[in-house]
Amino acid sequence: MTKPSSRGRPRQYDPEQALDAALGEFRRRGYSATSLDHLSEATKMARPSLYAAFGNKFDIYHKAIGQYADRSVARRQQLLFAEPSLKKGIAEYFALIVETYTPDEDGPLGCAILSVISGEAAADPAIRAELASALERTDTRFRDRLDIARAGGEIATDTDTRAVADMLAALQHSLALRARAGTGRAELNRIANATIALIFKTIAPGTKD
Amino acid sequence: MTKPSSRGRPRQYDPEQALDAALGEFRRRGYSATSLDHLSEATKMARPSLYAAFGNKFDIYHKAIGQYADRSVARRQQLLFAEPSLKKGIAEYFALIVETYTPDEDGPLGCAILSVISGEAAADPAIRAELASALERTDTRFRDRLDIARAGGEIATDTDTRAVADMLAALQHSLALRARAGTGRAELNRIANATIALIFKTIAPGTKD
DNA sequence: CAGTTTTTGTACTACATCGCATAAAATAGG
DNA sequence: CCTATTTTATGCGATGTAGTACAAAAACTG
Repeated sequence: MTKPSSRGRPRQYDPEQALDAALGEFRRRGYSATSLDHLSEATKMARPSLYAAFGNKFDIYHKAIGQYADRSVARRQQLLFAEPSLKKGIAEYFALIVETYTPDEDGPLGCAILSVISGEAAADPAIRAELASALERTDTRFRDRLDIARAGGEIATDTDTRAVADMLAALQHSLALRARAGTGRAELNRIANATIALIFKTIAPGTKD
Repeated sequence: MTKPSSRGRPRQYDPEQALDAALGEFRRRGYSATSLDHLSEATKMARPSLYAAFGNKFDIYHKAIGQYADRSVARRQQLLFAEPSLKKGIAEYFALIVETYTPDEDGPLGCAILSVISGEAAADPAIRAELASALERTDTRFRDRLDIARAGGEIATDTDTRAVADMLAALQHSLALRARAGTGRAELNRIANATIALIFKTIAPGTKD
């Protein structure tokens, strides 16, 4: 697919750029509401080229969010684990989340996965699997980070890391939904910071309960 | 629309039942993926009858979730405010939420509003308004209930009710999304209970910080 | 330069979908 | 029994959509 075959007519499109454009359409219109004509126009590729390059609509979406995951998501994850302080790491993580979910002008975007395919998840098993997979990745990410913090004594030793991870995931899900509803960056940051503050009140290491 | 005109051919459908059937289609398929033919088949009404009775697709959806709000949502709200104990009220509220979001057999449903129109909210201002309105109703509901509890001394007087309300809303958003991804009733209840427990740890009246 | 390979662009088929026009059916009133 | 009124049922036209067939175009290879 992306093999740089030296023979034949050179492709006039950049696969990565095309997938970015496709993801933009999905984020703006939603999954079902995005037609192959929309994708064709956005990528400046004719429909046959789209099929040849990526496959059908689901394949395109799948590959687009795959690339999205390899970039934005991996960057967030790295941020979360690279920062030694859990509190700082989480704060930075969610600051980046809010930035990713709220564009400057193009209108409300939300999350390219959570906000886009929720509607179709019930009917289409492949899409549901995609959504479930994204949810599980987020859960695991938070839990792993919390386990590290607990092992390092940064949070209380009796912390239920799974429950706290669920709350952090819920915050992310809520931010995605609110961004989709048009809530602005300032308000999203307020919600994120207030929630994080409350959570850390609960898991502070000194607090005996 | 629902005026019982005594003249003319009697209608063979029950408007409430038809809207219920329509909402079922939307919940299963998502908004964009649901066509008027689907709705026509589910309601057993011919398309012209659908138009005459409810209007276009958005009107049908709007009226369907209006009826849904008048029933399920109002029932949840009543439950939350009728129960004197905040903790019990919230527990019962979310137990009902989980029950509503997870069907027995028909596959994952999620929330008729949050899970269904998130995808289309970015592109369609009317749908975005619908989503924003639903979010705000939930926020206000939780905040009002928390304010009552704070006034009654049930939770700490310095509680940031807005922040706690945001967390409860986030829990609801997260449950809707997870239900949509296929998470079962037991796991959703576990998440809800664990999160509620953590939140109440934070707002307990005795806790000095 | 001729042949091969890959991409591109046009066109086509088949079908879904929306919204409405129009006639038939079913009831109440006179 | 006839008329007015309202709902139902059939069907039409225009457009959107998915997926593919086919030939032209543009590069490399020998």
